[in-house]
This record gives sequence, C-alpha cells and structure tokens, in this order.
Amino acid sequence: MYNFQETEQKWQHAWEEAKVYAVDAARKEKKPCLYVLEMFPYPSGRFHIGHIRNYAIGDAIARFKRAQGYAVLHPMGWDAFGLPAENAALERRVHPRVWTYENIKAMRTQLGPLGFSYDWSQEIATCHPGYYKHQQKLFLQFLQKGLVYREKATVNWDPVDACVLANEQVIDGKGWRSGAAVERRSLDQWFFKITDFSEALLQGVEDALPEWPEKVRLMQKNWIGRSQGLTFSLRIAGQAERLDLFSTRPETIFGASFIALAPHHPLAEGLAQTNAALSEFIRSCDRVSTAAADLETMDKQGFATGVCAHHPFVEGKTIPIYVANFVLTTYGTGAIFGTPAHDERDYEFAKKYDLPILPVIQQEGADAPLPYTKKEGAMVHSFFLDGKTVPEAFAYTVKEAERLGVGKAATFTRLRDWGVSRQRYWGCPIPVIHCAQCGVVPVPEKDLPVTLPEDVSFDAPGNPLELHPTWKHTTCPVCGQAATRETDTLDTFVDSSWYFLRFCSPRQEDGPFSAQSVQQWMPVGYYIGGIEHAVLHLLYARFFSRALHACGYPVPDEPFTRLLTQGMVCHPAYKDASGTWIFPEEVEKRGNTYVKRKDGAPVQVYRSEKMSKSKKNVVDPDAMVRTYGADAVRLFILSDTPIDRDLEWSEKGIEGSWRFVNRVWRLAEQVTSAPNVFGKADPSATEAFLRVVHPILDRTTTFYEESQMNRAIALLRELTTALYDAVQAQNVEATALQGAFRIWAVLLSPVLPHLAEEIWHTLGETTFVVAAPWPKPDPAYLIQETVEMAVQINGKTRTILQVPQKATQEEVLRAAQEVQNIASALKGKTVERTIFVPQKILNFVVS
RNA sequence: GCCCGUGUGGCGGAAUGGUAGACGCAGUAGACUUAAAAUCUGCGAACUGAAAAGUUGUGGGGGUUCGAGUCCCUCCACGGGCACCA
Repeated sequence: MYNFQETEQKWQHAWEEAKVYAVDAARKEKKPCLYVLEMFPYPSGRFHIGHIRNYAIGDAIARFKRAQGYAVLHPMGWDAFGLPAENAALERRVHPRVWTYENIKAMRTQLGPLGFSYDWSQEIATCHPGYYKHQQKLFLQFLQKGLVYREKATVNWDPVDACVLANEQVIDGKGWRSGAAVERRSLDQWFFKITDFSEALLQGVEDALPEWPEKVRLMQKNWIGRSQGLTFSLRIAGQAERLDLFSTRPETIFGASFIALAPHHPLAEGLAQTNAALSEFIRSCDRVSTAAADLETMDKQGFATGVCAHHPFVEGKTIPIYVANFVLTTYGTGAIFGTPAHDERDYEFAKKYDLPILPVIQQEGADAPLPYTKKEGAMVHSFFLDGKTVPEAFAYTVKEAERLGVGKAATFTRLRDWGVSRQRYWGCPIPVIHCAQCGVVPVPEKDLPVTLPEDVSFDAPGNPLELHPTWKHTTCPVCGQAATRETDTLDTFVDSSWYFLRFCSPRQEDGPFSAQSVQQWMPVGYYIGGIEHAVLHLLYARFFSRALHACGYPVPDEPFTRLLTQGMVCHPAYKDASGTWIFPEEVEKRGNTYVKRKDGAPVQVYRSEKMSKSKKNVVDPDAMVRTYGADAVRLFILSDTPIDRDLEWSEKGIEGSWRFVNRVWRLAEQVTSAPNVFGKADPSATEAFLRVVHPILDRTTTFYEESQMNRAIALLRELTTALYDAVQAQNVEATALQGAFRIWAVLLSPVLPHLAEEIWHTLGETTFVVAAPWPKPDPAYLIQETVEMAVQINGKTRTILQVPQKATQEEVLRAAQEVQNIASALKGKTVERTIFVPQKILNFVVS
C-alpha cells in the first residue's frame, strides 16, 4: 500500500528547501504575474474543512497557473482582530493578543502537512502594529480627503452590561450574557463615505466585472439599490414646515390613505415633545435590535399623530400622518405615503388601522386580488392620470409635481455610509484625539501607531479602552492641553479591505504598500472565498480601492478580476438518547440504523447541514490528513462537487479518493519496476491510444482553466484507466507511452501534488513537477473520424448511428432509413420535414 | 419581511436548446484467495417484456419549440445574506 506519510513529507521538505514557491524568485524570471488569493482566515484556533476546501481550490489554481508559466503570488495571513478574542478573554481569562497569536501558531502548524504552495515569507497578521499603523495612516488620509466623518448612529445597547452589542450578541431581542432587553441607543460614530462611490460601485458591477458570478453582481447591485422616484414636498396642516416624502411609485398618490414617519423623523420627535403617548410609542420602537431582519419581521405598528398633510394634487384633501416602526430613518427622507391597494405592507397597515383601500390601477380582464403590486394596467380614480399606463403615469406625475412645485424627481440608494466605530478593545485604534479646545485632532504621523494598551481588564462591563485608567489620557497635539484619545476601534472589515494590497509588499516600512509591487500583482487574478462574503466584504474592498485611488495611490478600481465563491461543507448531525449532540466519529452505521460506536445505543440522525461547532457535525481535517494523506483529502474535496455548491462530506467518499490515490500509485510503481511494459509497438494501437490521451489533455486543460475541478478529475480518472489498459496491452510505442505518463503526472499535479511529484521523478525528471510546463495537445489526435448521431422521430430518440464525421444529410438519411425500427415507425406516415444538425441529430417530423 | 441561490438514479454529480444520468460512491454478480480484505472484470433510472423493443422520467403545474434538465410564467421545498460574526 502507498506510504503517503513518507512521500508527502519527503516532497514537502524538498519544496521548502528549494523554495519552489518563493515569489520573489519567480518574479525575477520575468514571467507574467498572477495573484491567486484565498480569503484570509480568522484565527479561531483550528481550521475546519471549509477552510481546507477554500485552500485546496486556490492551491490547485495556483499550481495550474505556475505550470502555465506564470509567476504566482499565493500568500497566507490572518484576519486577526475581532470579537471572539475578547470572548476568550472573558471566558478563559487569557489576553486577546496571547490567544490570537497562539491560535495563529497552531493553525500555521495545521497547514503544514497539507502541502499548500504558500510563500510563507509573505505572511501578515492584521493585529500586528506593523500592519495597523499603515491602516491608521490611511484612516487619517481618508479623513483629510473628506471620506471619513462623525455622526450619531443607533447601536444595540445592553442596559445591564452597559455595552454595545453586535447583532450576533442579540438573541430574541435580549443581550446574550445579561438577558436584558436590548435598547437602541444613539452614539457618535465614525463613518466612511461609501455613498460617495455608489454610482461608481454600481457602474463597476455592471461593466467592469465580467468574470464575477452573475449572482454576486446582482446581489451587489441590489445592495446598492439605486431607485428612481419622486420626493413630494407636502404642506402640513397648521404648520409652516413642509414634509418630504420619497416614493418610487408616485403615480399611486391618488390611492394614498396615510403617511408614515420613521420614529426618529424630526417631525415625529417634534410632535412627541407635546404628546406623551407618542413619545412612549417612539421609545417602544427603540426596544428592538438594529438588525434589518428583526425590523422587518416584527409586528407592524403605527401611531396616529392626529396631524395631517395636504394632498399634493387635490385641493382640500388631507392625508393622516402616522409614526410607524417599520419606516427607516436611513432610507429616502424617512417618511413615506402608503397606498394600501398596491403595496403589501401598506395593505397590512391599512387593514390593521382601518384605513381606506382605494385601487388606482385597473388590471385588464379579471379582478386581481388586492394588494395588486404589478405595474400593468390602466390608472383609475386618479384625475389627470386616468387611462394612462403605469409608466406613463409615473412620468406624468413627476412632470406635474415639478410644474406645481410640490415635488422633485429624486434618486436614492439603499446603500448607507459604512459605520466603522466599534466600542471594543481588540481592534485597530482610531488615531484621533478629542480636545476641548481644538475638537477632533488627528494623531500626528510621527506618533503612529497608536497601539493598544497591554494591561487591560475585561472584568468591568463596557469598553476596556474607555475604562483603562491611563490609556486615553493624552495631550492635544495642536494646543498641548489635556485631551482624550478616541476609544473606538475600527470594524474588522476595514482590516480586510486592503490586506490584499499589503500582501504585495508585506515588509514595506514606509507606506502601506509599494507602488511597484502593487502595479506588478494587482488586481487579484483569482479571489476565492465563501459566498457569505458576496456583499459586505467585497463591496467594502471595492470601495477601499476607489478611496485609496482618490488619495493618490496607484490602486486599480476593481481589486478582484475573477471571483470564485465556494459553497459550504455539510454533514449530518447526530444526537444521542440524552439529547446531546455527538461527533460523527462517535457514530457508526449498523444495518439501517445509526448507533453509538462505544455502546451501540441508538442515535438520532438529523439532516445534513453546514458544519458547526454547536451541532458537533464537524470533521477534523487533521485526522483526515493523518489517515488518508493530503492528496486524498484534496482529491475528495475537489472531485465531486462543483466549487460553488455545498459539499456533502462523506466518509465513503474520502475512502474512494484514497483508493484512487492508491490506484495512481500502483500504476506509477509498474512504470519503474517493470521496464518491459513498453512492449512490442503496434502503430494502430499507439494511434488509438493517443486519440484517447490528447482529447483528455485538451479537455482537462479547459476544465482547469474554467475552475471546474470536478470535471477535470473525472477525466483524470479516465486517463488513468487508459494508461492501465495501455500498460496491460503492451502494444503502445514506448515514447508515446512515456509521453503520456509525463502528461499524466503534470495533469495530476494541481490536485495530487505530492504523488505527482513522486511520479515525475520516477520518470527520471530532476526538476520539480510544479515547475514543469503544462503540456499541449497534438491537434492531429483531436479530430474524431466518426461520430455518433441520434436519429429521432418527433424529437424522440429511436436509434444511434455511427457515421463519418463529415456525413451529409443524404448519407445519414439513407443509413437511418435502413434501421429497422426507424423504417417500421415511418411506415404509413408522411414525413413533413426532417431536421438535420451535422454531427448531432436527424429528426423526422411526422404527422 | 426583502435580496440571491439550489432542486437530475439509493448518493455526489455530468449534459454550447439536440443521445439525460459522463466520472465516482454505495450496491450487485463474477475472477483471484483456504477465507476475508485489497485488486481486477461485468451489470445497473423506473415500469412492461423471454427478447427485440416500448412507456414514463431532471421538485409540482402550465407555456414556447421539430426537439426543453437547459428558455418563459407560476407554485413548492431547502440554503445563504440582510449593514456590529468573520
């Protein structure tokens, strides 16, 4: 049996010794440059299979591209700031820094036996001052450019623990530790002006990212969410001010039966000053988390203010104003009008508060049930709009509103500015100082980095930086008076918005990255990571590139040319009789039931889902590598499931991969141990053999090129079988067979790098297979002489004919009519026409 | 609730609108073996049939087309994201 430990270790050492992945060396050879990057991990302590999948994909691509002659930058690093380190500090009384660096060390060790082709000299960690000092400088440059500002924003506030909660820490509206009902609280926060780039980001998604998955582009587009509409400006009965309402359906204004304000709309807050009940209602709206999903699924509630606004077009008509918990302050003008007949939410609201429901769009033919939300039909009950189509009515409403001065065409985006303030310890300090005299003062460059204090306590609730006895106290760099440091740290998404630039020149001291290396490597050719990052991380990174560009850095607008999004790794979950989750390795299948390996007690099986610690449906990558080797694990991960789909982890599957690895090894053994396998040459057998090998080479190359690893691997299995057959038949010319073995080794190398290396050297090569050029198919062997054609009657396949590749319609027709069941099926029928697609089908259309 | 996906044999999956099920897993029969494992060879959608062959089949329903897994409409189920998890 194949001794994978020995082979894999041998080549891992050899690669390391020869520094085969050293990027600087490759770069010096003046090869074309390519940047292959997997989303860098959070150092949680252990890798799970999902990470390994991510890296196996990236590594196969990196190796394939190296063989194609590229200098490949393939780095690894750590997204090292974040909440879990603080949780560890709370739970285990370990310093976040110590915990993080220990995790990094453990995880780096974990990767060793997998043999990934990283150049570890490029490693970075975002929690290192050498990284975040540059980030602080970038923050200050953004500030100077006007891309950063400070404003009030709502956060989840835990009144018992006196701290801000992440959405994740809010469970059913309660703080995860204290269990206290969460409140919304308004705090001064730092923002990045991502909305300055809404238009550019949208344009980029539409025009500049042809190699991104369509679904991700669509998600980004919807996230930016540009919508065109009209802002009505209405007179409020008995008040001097006007009320602005944004709507994307202004043509439905004649069906409006209420106006709804966001709870913190200035008008609502103004009215609340003299209305205790309203004030209480607004407070009650604050007792929800800030998560959009919570806001939109909560019970829709409104409060009638008793105030009305004048209809923009109908003299003397007024519309009642409500304050409603589902209206967002952050979108449009924070105030809407509701047309219950044509909007689901408005309909629900009108039913609840007994408001009129007046249809203003008449659907042709049958009466559609209300609410009718489509834009087809003619306007009714709408004065000057009557009879118009919806799009016509939209345009006319805008025109009329502008003519009468009651409204203006407007475009809003759903995208909001990016709030980057976090009231936490384990993050990059925001390098500003608050001075009573001078206001917000940037920390001078010579004083960067602002580092985190080491002696920090997590005993008291709240932000440890805020509570630290001395850290925040400093003097104002401008006036020299006593002043305080900003105690907020930056969102970790900021760290991950430019790390790919730092990777280009990770040891650069003056400046975040060198212009030369960025020009050489950027944009990232292949960016590979989980689909869960389809919106936020990728949008922030795209924003950051543009912001850096605006600050004068030579950074491309679009940082990632090609994006590959991988699905999750899933496994069934198991519970024992006592109702606790148990690990898959504790479970055994006996017959048709699942039992505990230890005592045979029955086990409840749950549907396969994303691996998670809480359900214990996880598989330890280390154990898998120990049992089957890195090559088999990689093969299994890549072999069946396309990379963008969820992967079902199965014990049987990995065993199957292990068997294939052995099959490959046995064939390699035969190549050396029995030189006489290259027996008497038979020219026609040799030719037939090459007509199998070269098309496989051609198609495999295409599949690798398209990152369809599962299909490439299916062909590798076919090639392996073809080689076995040739060796057994002993009739293929020696040089042809030798050549095929070389092709085989190189084709295997992106997936089974260790074994491929072994085969390569077995074949007498002295260089590394990772440096071998990718073979090219010989076109002479790609042409098929005969093809199979389907003969159909009315589109149903009746027989399959073997015909010459260039067969004409007449020839195929004649051949087809000689086939018995075709002839009998056509007997007594008239052929109305025949459809002939060369090399594909012949279809008789009969009546 | 909103946005985006996914759905094909017992299972993972393959299929530029043109032979549905490549390749593999599990199964099964045979070879080798004292035996088992490993390995090798064969068979495999369902139904009818001795066979030839036929009928039905890509989540459900409808449509476009000579021809639909693929395109359109609609419904269902499951998954991801929703701005402080990373």
